[in-house]
Amino acid sequence: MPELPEVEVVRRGLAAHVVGRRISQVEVLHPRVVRRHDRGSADFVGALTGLRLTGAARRGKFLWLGTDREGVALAAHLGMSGQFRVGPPQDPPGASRPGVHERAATSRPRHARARFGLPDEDLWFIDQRTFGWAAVRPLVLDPHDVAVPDLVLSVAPDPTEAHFDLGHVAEQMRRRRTEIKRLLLDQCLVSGIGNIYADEALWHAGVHPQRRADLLATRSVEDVLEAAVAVMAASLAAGGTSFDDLYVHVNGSSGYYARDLNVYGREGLPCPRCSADIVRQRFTNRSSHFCPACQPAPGATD
DNA sequence: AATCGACCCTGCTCGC
DNA sequence: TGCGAGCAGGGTCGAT
Repeated sequence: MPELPEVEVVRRGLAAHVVGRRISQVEVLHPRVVRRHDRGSADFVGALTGLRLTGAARRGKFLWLGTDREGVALAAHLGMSGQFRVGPPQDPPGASRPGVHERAATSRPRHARARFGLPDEDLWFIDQRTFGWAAVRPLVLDPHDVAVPDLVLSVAPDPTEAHFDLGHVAEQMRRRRTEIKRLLLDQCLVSGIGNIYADEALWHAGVHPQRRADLLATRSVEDVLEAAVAVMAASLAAGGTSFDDLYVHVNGSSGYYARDLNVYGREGLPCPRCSADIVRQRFTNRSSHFCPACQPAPGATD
């Protein structure tokens, strides 16, 4: 669900609402949420209780909160439907929006998977589809000497990072004999891009999602990456993309970028550039959206 | 090593 | 009204 801009909105929310606070209580409400924590729910609770949160960081779609215990972070990924929400302890988030986030009889938000008790409010991890997770992980130095959770070592820098090298990423992509869209979604090459922004970037650059990267000009691959950077920056400026209440800011508000999408979710509607009908095509259990006129399919010659 | 499909979940919408 | 199929913004794993 959330891609880089949406996760960055969440990171900023966490920085504003929970950094500086001490965790007084931790409750794991669904065992699956801690599956990337090495030693189970009880250890997760024990490892976090009493720690003070010192910072909120992000690489691509991976989030982490630094702690006052040297070299230890609370790492998290939102998966397809994860949310962090803050609210008063006795009045969980969603309580004031009946019908949107129904409260269970136990007075916690629907799909709540973990609760972190802070001095003046609760931080909830809410996740309908349970693809998201939270884990206490050691911080290690990456090749650029940035401290990241060990699980994030395999994740490439995202375009908002100082050492992100677009030309280098383009060169790596051009060495791969696979579809450009698949590479855009490969978090080991460049992180933060998901299905929405991949489709939007390819449309902006006029490149068909099934074109093989090794058969594209370096310039075309760079065009696609530059478009991805621009689209995500524009989305972030608009507060992120949101179609529904599955993606929201830590305070429950949502972004407005959906109105600016050109192809994603617009099957059968006219291409904003040439008016041809937008096509949706199955792509590894997902969909690709593109304009068949602006983004010509790879032909027999390429 | 690189590539690709299957799989992990819940809930909603659509067509029959 | 009921029910199955298909779909959803994610990553990971194993087989080739």
